[in-house]
Amino acid sequence: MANIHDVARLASVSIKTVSRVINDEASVREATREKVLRAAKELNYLPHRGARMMRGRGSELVGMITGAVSASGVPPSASGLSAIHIVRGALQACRKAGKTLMIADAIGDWNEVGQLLGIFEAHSVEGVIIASDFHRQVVLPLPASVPIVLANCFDAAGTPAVVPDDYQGQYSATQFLIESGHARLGMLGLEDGLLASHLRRQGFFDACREHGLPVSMLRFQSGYTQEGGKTPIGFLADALKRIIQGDDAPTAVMFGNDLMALKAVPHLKAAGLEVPDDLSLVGFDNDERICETIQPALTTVQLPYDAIGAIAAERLFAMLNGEFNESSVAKVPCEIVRRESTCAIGVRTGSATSAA
Amino acid sequence: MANIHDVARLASVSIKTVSRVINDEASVREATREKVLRAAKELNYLPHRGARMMRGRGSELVGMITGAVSASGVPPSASGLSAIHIVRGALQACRKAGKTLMIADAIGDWNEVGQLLGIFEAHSVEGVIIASDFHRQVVLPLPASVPIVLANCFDAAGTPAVVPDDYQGQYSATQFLIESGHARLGMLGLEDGLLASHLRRQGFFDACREHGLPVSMLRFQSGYTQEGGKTPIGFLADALKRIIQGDDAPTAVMFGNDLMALKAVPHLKAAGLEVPDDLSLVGFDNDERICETIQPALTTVQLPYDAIGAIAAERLFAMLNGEFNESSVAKVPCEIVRRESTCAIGVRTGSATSAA
DNA sequence: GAATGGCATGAAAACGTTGTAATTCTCCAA
DNA sequence: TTGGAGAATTACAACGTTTTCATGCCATTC
Repeated sequence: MANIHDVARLASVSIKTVSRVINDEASVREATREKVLRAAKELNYLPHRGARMMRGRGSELVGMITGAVSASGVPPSASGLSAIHIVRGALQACRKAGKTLMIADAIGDWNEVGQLLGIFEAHSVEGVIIASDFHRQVVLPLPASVPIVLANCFDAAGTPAVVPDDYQGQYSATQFLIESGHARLGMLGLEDGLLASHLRRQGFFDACREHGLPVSMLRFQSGYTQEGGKTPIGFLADALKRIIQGDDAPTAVMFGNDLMALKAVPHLKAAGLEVPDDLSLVGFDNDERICETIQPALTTVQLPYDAIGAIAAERLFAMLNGEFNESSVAKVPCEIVRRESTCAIGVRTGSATSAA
Repeated sequence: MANIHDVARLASVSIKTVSRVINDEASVREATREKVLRAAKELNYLPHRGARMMRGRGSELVGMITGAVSASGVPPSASGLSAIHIVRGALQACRKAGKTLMIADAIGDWNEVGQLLGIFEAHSVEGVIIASDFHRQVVLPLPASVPIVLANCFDAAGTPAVVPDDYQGQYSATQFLIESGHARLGMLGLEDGLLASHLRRQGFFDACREHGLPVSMLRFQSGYTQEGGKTPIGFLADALKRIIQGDDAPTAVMFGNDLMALKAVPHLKAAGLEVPDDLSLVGFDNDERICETIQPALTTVQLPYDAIGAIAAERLFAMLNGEFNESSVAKVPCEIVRRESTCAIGVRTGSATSAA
């Protein structure tokens, strides 16, 4: 392949002038510019990335580490699905910015992160996005010598991070139900110990309080646990029963994820409850395959994984440009995806199809 | 970051000796070797890729293009899920081989592929893996100047490719059922037009014939279609009805994917059929969340996406080493994941839990 | 004991680019 | 005509590695 010297020779200029033209630097006469461009085109010249990297110029390369989940803290069932959306979002932002994404997977071992950072560094990446499979706090293997942005996780050291606003998501869902006339709400949350679990419960409670619903009327169950990867159907059934039985049974129930809602439906049917006429249902995650499978289709809260990936990348670029150096955590709001499993209180849909 | 000079200084040797040790060349005394390695480790030394590339060495970079789905041909519902597994498989193989993976997404536009190849090329990738979201034939934008391996797709030009063996997958599933004593089988396949659909039907029919089951006894329905992304429940219900009604109703039914099985279960229940005692069920895809949600848990056929990614990468490496240059299509077998939705004929499990 | 050869090591060049600083060119004002 | 300022251009060093070739050392051979 042709190199810069060949181009310079053909254009009868110095290599530096060629470099100037290629890099769009100032102080090149238009005639010279064209001469060089013509020569470059004729020789099919492409700057050698290796040589460029050596001079410390931007490599246009961004690294991304996925699957960095430490042993402590069980990932939710949707593990892996989040990663692909975060990657896609980042990919799109990279594309816009003319960057290329290098990717590596830590395969669940947080200790790998340090090594992967080294590899990326050797490739002269401009920065690295570290994505977690679920919302959590992490500890980085310090010190990193490249700019880092955390996606779907954050640390205590103030590394720039982008996370979903689980609190707001549940708050909004609750508010949506309350504004639809529901005054008795139930919630079957994720297992305790997860950060998302905590934040969402808080969002649920706060929304109730701030809308004048006494917390004593709430039915909140959590601790939905996975045992060895298997789903303990019995546990879910029991928790659900506690939520929906009694005189002042809720008119709407929210779930920790869509899958829980899917599993709950047969139990609700068995209890003689019509959705949404007797009971409105709200899921979490917006897993379309599941939401559309449930009859009637499940209203849910969407975790903004694509946006998290995109914003993390954009934030990294901003840092690289020195535009944005605050070490803060950006919270990306969750949106509510309305389908047919919710209705306003007092309104009978009459469209409930019992077949699922 | 430390460079080779730092290591040489710390180890009190010349940079050339360091280079020899790092590159595992001959003629280095063991004592010297260790001295250098210790110094390298202490300084956390990693050879600078740019500098290496400049000396003509391989870049250790592999490119991967995902989401390259042309407008013609609707992707199956599980779109995207395949990509992440293929990427993971490739990632793992790359890790083993000391390569780093660069990734780009064509966002459903096959025309993007040419441009992305150009970007990768500028980064001096050694080769590129092009992955499709589903099993299909493609046409590459020729000519590519880097070695290419296709994953989950293939072309007419004989580009090396790695695809799932849909035929064998369905054949094996059918054989498994027949060997369990089932003599009347039904199948609700994917929509017509998809390559996978065709291959699986062939596998189903062939297995039946070769095991002496008359094709006339078969109940095969296909054409399960998505309309604007929504699932036509009615269509599935009708097709299912055609399969399971009548005197010689099948004792086992296979589905085009796990989701179809999930949707079918309520209908089967409504028809008074117990799974697996009255009817064995086999899905496709091994989407664990869905398979474990169905009660009893769904036996299914697993598409070997991880293996496809890994084998595609390994094949690329082999090509780079000049070891393996046949332009052939490698078929990766599908495995059957046995759960509780299947049983041998004449055996009553008595464990059917009707709550799902 | 000197010549030979093989092994271990080192010095310096080379790769293709960009940064720095120096040089030349251009044009206008004195 | 001559400065002189600023734009355009150039020469050369530097980046971190590998490659080539040279050298020192030791054991073997004559």
